[in-house]
Amino acid sequence: MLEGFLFLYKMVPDGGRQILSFHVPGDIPDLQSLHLRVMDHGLATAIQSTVGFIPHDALRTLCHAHPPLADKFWRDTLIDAAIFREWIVNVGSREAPSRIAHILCEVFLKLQAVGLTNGNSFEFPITQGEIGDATGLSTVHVNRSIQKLRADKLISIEKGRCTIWDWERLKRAATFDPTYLHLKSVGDE
Amino acid sequence: MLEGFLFLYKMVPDGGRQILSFHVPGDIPDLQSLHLRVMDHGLATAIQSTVGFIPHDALRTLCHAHPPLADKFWRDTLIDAAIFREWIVNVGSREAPSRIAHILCEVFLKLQAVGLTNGNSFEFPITQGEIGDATGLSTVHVNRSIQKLRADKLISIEKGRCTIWDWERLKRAATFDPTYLHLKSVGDE
DNA sequence: CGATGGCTTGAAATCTCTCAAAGAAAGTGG
DNA sequence: CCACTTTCTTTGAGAGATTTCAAGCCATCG
Repeated sequence: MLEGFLFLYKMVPDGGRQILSFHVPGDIPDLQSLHLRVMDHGLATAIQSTVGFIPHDALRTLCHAHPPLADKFWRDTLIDAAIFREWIVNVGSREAPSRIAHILCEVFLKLQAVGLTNGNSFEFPITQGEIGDATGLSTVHVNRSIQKLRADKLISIEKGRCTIWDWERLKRAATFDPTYLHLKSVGDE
Repeated sequence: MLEGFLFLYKMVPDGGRQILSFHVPGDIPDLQSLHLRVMDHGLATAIQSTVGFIPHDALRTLCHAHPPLADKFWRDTLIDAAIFREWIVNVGSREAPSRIAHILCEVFLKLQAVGLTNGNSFEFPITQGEIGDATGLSTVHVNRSIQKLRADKLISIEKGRCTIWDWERLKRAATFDPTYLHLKSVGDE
């Protein structure tokens, strides 16, 4: 993925949609299906985005030829899995405002890691309905929870851009621990 | 993992515990941390279990020497990730009885795949409190939801054993689609 | 300018949780 | 094998969180 904003999702038979992860430039979300026959989820763009395609066969051949490179890609999929795990915690164990705050913390750090933040603000072109699909909340409740975060002077969201006014308190409100993002990976194997 | 019943979990600062996945004999849950420096979750036994240990270094060396084997292990971690994704859907988008039903469907198929079911019943040594931690529900509500599933003649749970009385209706109640388990993998690469 | 999609608000209905207590089952030590 | 302790299951009832329904507002786009 080169540019824009993507997300993975699954439809639920009852008509709902569950968003499973957000992706920013530098991510390779499709790696999750490299060794699986069928894709069990969908991948959508939140805004106009630019992506590159690498045929699975070519990538598998490349990995066979260069095992250390394979490890790097493998590691990438393991980090995605760690993020999925944290999302289980998010929708399973946090109350509404914390769930939203947690997602904002995560997206902020992911964007910061690729230099796409602007000080304490970043592009966040996600509608409240989509936040609801990501957090397992109704749009109405998302709206009220965001108002709460705004009233607490933690963040503001307007015109597809989110600004973080108090990072420390936002982290605390989200019970956010960045360990699961495994970001300090420069030089890691 | 050779014998017993394991689960992955994460503690939440507020004192709660979120269970992230259940594991049965044949699984290799620790593969998730093969290429990560720090383990961001815990692994616990639900009952007395037998496990084997393979040093990460040895496994990485083995994978470098045999890329097709590495693919198999990699695939295993991707399936775990697919299960994590389905769990996000479970806690995020299903109502209480469906969440529990969904977990029962999953465990049943995983056990069946390794020949550990007995007809339509299987060992399920998980307390209602643990089911609550896995589904993001309180113990009390788990209890009432199980009673509902029982009253509907879908399942029964007693003495650490679960019996499925109506698989089709249970699947429907859980909106369970086994695709994400990627079980028909015999011979798959 | 009308139409669309997203945001906001109010109020009632529903789900789920917490608290509190009692009954049932399982494990421990004598 | 029994008494005791602990853990697990079950029940009731009130409190709290979240959803649904319904409507109005606002910005954007053709």
